[in-house]
Amino acid sequence: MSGVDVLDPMLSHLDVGAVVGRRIGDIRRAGKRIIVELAHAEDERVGSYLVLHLRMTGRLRWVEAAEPSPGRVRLALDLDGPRLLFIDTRRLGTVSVHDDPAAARPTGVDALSGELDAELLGELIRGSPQPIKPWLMRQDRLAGIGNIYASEICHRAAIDPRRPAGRLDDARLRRLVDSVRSVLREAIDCCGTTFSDFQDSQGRIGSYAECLAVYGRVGETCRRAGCGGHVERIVQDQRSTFFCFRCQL
DNA sequence: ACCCTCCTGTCA
DNA sequence: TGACAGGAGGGT
Repeated sequence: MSGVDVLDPMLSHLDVGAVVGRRIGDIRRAGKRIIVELAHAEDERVGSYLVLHLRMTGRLRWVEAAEPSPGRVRLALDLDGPRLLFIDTRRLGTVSVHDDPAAARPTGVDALSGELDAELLGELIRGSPQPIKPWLMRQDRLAGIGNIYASEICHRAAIDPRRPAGRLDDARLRRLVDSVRSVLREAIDCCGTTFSDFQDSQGRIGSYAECLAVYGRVGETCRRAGCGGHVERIVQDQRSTFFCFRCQL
């Protein structure tokens, strides 16, 4: 990393010295976090971790170094040639540096982890009286699912989002694991869900909005074959939940 | 479970 | 002008 511009005073806590001059190693995702591994030039074995969280409106964008920056750039990382911009209208996104890899990662099991099966999900969920939809958004238990996909997953699994998480039977548990995987997989293949802000680092718009079965579709006929119900909106933990009363039980 | 905060933009 | 928005952290 040849240079770092902290353009937003909200990010002034960032230790630029821990970042500049470091060689970039792996870049990976864990839950909703983007983790950039930084090696020290003097000792490649010692590293630190730059952690980005896009929250609601954050996005990354590759640009040529000479290109004028678009608005709302909060942070610019200069590589040797290209620049990586962190753009974020609502400024709720976060950037931090950690020495400890464990501290860089979310505590919950990644929702797309190969380890996640009905048995593990059952263990994570056991005893929780919390309704399943808000439970799915608990990053400390299962990392990576947000408000859109939590509703979509419950619909695909035909589970009432209000049902207590700890009391799902085996059939529901299996449908839930399958739905977690397939909804997230498809959404990633579609480059995410763009309502207004989101673009990937190449500037591509997500197309999963067209695939949404319930999210934001109040009053529409349920898309499940033969159901005929209608999508309703309720509020759980101050967040909108969309579901079909007819087929989600 | 509820309430609030952070921040900015859009829409009714 | 107020409600709401993809998130998360805090307090009660």
